[in-house]
Amino acid sequence: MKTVKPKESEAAQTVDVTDLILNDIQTGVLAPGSWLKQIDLERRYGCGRPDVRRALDRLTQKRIVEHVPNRGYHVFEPDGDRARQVSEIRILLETGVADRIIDNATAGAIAELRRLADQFDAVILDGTTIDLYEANLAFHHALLSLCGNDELVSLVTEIRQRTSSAPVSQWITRARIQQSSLEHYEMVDAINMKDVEKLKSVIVRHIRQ
Amino acid sequence: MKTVKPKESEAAQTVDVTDLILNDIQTGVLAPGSWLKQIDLERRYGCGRPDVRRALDRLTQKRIVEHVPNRGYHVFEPDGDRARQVSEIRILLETGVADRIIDNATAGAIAELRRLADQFDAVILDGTTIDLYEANLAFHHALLSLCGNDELVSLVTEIRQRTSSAPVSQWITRARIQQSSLEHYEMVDAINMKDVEKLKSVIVRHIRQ
DNA sequence: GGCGCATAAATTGGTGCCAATTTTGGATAA
DNA sequence: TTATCCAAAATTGGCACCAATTTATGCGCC
Repeated sequence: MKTVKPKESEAAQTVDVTDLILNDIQTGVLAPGSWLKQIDLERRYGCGRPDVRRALDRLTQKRIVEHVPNRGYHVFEPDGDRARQVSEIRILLETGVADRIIDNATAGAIAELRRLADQFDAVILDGTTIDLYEANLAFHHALLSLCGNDELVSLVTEIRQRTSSAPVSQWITRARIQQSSLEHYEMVDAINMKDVEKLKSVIVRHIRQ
Repeated sequence: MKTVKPKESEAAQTVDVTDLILNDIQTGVLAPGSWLKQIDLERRYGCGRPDVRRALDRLTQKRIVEHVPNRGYHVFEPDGDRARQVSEIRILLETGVADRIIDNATAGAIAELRRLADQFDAVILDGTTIDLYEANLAFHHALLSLCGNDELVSLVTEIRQRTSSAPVSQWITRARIQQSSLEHYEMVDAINMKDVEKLKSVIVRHIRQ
């Protein structure tokens, strides 16, 4: 293992170690099932022991890693049932605020959504898996933010992190990715036409994949 | 401040310090806005410094306390807007699974719910605020568990903790408590009659208070 | 008498060290 | 050759100490 950010070893740590580890888990760098040794993380992210412990504890609380006393922490194996349950939760929440999203969508907001949809579409061709992941996140975050319920937005953001630990296994085919992109545009169109039911159905399709 | 559980100072710590602090916050023992000094918590709960730090960090993640660098941790002030947003989330989730609750409700499950509703009703007369809080939690947990989505149950349990930090301010009047109890029975009846819409409307009323 | 400043107390937050437990490696015996 | 047991290395997890920052106290000055 090599240090990820050697240049920032001295700089003021503006970004939490937790997010760094989380990112590496979700991009597959730290494989599901693998053990996270404190020494390794310490060296890899150039931080102290307490930082590593705090990060591992936080990830345990988020149920992204599992803690076995006196053994250590290891990345959770992807659980199909759990992923489906989280999807159901997302469907309930996101379709539940579909009407409010449409109500609050100004022309500017719609334009911004279309821009983000374009951005996602652009990185399909030349972009890493991480780029795709981030662009997708950005679109959905902007979409959901229109509902006006900040708590709901942060909640969905949080539970999304719980299951997409293996994006590779989810987005295996390029066809699926392009389908996702199309659905993004469908959502924007539905909002533009103020068609609540249409928006809901697209959201359900999109989350269920 | 005195030690809460002196008898268990030597025993194997089966319950997390985090839950102890959380309980004291939600029952109003640790008032909103008050500063949580590490040395006090350490003595009060009879645990070491690392335990206190972990607990405070976890509560910060749950956004129940706020952390000010180099100043300490203090209990979040109750936020009306946020409470309303969390209520909206609960409404979306709990009404969203109302049909599944009814589908999965066996005769035994209904009997159990009625027993828990009775229990809540019983502690209205002779019971502390904590007893009420716990009985209410037990009923709603049992009710929600019928939906079959464990993730959703734990999620709702989690977000409930975020806002009910001042139960005193919520359940000021005894009339309101008795109204809650009545609504519990209404829910059980609606489940018994397999009336989804009735159940949904009661849930909405119950959460919105 | 009230305000400002310097000093002292208190609290947080980090670092390092050491005990407890587990895993690994190897030697011995069946 | 394979299974078992013992010892050594490695890892986790807690404890105690110390630096940095903030808050309280008291003195002097206006």
